[in-house]
Amino acid sequence: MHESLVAVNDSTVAGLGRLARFFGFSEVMGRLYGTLLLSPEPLSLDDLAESLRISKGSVSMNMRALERWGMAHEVWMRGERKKYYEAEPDLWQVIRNVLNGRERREVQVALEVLDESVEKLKSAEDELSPEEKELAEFYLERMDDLQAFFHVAQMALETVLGTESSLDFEEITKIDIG
Amino acid sequence: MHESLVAVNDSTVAGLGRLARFFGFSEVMGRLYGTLLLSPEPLSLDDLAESLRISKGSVSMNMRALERWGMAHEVWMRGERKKYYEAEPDLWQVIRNVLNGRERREVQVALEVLDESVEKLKSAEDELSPEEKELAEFYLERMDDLQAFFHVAQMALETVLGTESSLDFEEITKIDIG
DNA sequence: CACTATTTTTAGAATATTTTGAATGTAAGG
DNA sequence: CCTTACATTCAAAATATTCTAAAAATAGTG
Repeated sequence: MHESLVAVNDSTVAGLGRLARFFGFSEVMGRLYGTLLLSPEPLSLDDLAESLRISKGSVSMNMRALERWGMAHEVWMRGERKKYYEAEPDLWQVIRNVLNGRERREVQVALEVLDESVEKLKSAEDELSPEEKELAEFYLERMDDLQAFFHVAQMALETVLGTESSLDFEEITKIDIG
Repeated sequence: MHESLVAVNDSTVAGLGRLARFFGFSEVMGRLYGTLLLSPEPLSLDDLAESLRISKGSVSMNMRALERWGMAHEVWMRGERKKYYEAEPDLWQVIRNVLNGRERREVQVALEVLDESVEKLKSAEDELSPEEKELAEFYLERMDDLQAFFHVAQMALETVLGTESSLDFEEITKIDIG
């Protein structure tokens, strides 16, 4: 294979490995995704293990994770016993899968915890000493800031998630962070 | 201290620890930030070590990291030898610091690498066999997708970074991901 | 300038994560 | 069914990360 093709493959696989790490996935997941993305044909577990020089066990586990996140899909090859995979090529679909399955829940939980905290502070007010009351006031201000923050994050998320494969950035840029 | 205040402090510190992890920082950084955020007074390294039950060495290192990221600031206390810190309370300022110092560079590098890849593939065209040529075509399509993706990411970043402390979400929602 | 309170660095210990290869499980083909 | 070609699981080993406590460095004070 020509040097240029190898070089481009290498840097792309490495770059997607970095990106995966950045998004809190294992580097191997990103590299598997990259390998599949640059393959015109679906690849088997053995193909992938050979290409990335890692054990088949690792490939199996990481491919299953990729599948769960909708980053890769199994492909049936006629007359073949092996499992074959191909990458989900729509990067925005991938992003939406991840945001929907992970960030959304995180933000949801954060907002719930903040609500509870505010509730707790308000209903305990009577039992507090003057100093404690002052601190509770301070806490409430900070809870407010955090709530505002997560609220904007939630709006941004819902906006991205609410778009079809072709997200119009006009939608995103209308959230008031103030 | 009243149970409710302790509970709110605990869950907030834990939550910000989670958030820090999510953003690729150490959990301790997030917990330090949370502790400072919920303290009306600046805290010393010893205060923080005691509050989080971790070694002073760890506090020192992590606080320096927080400072580098503009998530906390040193505060001079008259008549005190110790260093005191307080949290940067503007979460959007924190986000901008991080995006500006990290994501921005990442996206920049990614786009440069992609440019190089496209260049490499185009200039190697003459030397390629017919099969290789076909693969190069395929690679170019994928590079295109990746470029489009990072380009949108770049626009979104620049939009957030270009806002003052009060980001108008209208700005964000105008980027065309198509 | 030496003393002391404090922070920073660091090397090693403790912990957590990832990787691997062998054992086990599963299903297609005969 | 039995065999075989594969995929998956798992426990041990390798690696990476984080934490600590003690040593080194720094800076404020008399």
